[in-house]
Amino acid sequence: MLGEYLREQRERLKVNDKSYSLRQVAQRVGIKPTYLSKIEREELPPPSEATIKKLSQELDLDADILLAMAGKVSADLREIICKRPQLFAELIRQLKEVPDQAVLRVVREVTDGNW
Amino acid sequence: MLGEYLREQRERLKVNDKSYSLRQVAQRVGIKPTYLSKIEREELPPPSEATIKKLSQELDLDADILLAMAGKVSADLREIICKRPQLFAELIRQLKEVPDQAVLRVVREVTDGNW
DNA sequence: AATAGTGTGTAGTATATACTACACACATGC
DNA sequence: GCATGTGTGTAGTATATACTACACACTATT
Repeated sequence: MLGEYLREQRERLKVNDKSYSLRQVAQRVGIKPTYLSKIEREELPPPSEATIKKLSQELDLDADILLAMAGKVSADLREIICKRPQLFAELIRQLKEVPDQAVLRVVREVTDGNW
Repeated sequence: MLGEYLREQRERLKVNDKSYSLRQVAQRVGIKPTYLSKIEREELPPPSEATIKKLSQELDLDADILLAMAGKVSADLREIICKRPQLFAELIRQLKEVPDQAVLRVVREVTDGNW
């Protein structure tokens, strides 16, 4: 899933900009081309959180989505949850089956500062 | 933090029940006494999620709290987040600075099925 | 036809994670 | 006073994580 998604996006960008070759992207991201090749073809498991974040920047993709495809949760979110574990555990489990729109309404209520 | 907390709770339970010795608890949890000893004294980093969950059951503690002390987020929560990463990422980041009471109100609104 | 650039196959490595094994000293109960 | 139970110190191990190194074939460029 993640690998395919990365490759698709990279090839898309490559059409208009030759600098999105596997080798050049790998270099800019700070990994070896062989490794990126394996990641894209899903021959190896997804890379570390740090590498995924660099890839998201490089390929203009959402880091949270990429991390999710790798089954990971961003360190900053983990930290927020770990500071109030019971509170967030309850909240997240409650929202498991709640449709996106309803959750978004909740988000906005909070954003609008009703508290 | 986690180790000390586990030891305190175990010793508390041991007062009324000799079967809460380090050795016996370790055996029931499925790890070796030496390992539990090191965990409690924080000589080694926290154990795996699976072991933490068994300890939480054995010592009647909240798993989410123990996991948080280990800097981890429960696999079931991770799964929920990873299914809708952008949605939950936004929600959690929004709620970072929101006081407990306001978050709880939100939880209850949802629980009450306003959607 | 030589050079540079593309991606890939096979193999190996460093570090972290999650523990176990064995031996010891101290205390407690019978 | 000897067995049994308590926790601990030192050392070692298996598996997973996160990569690298090197060599190769193919394509495009000059």
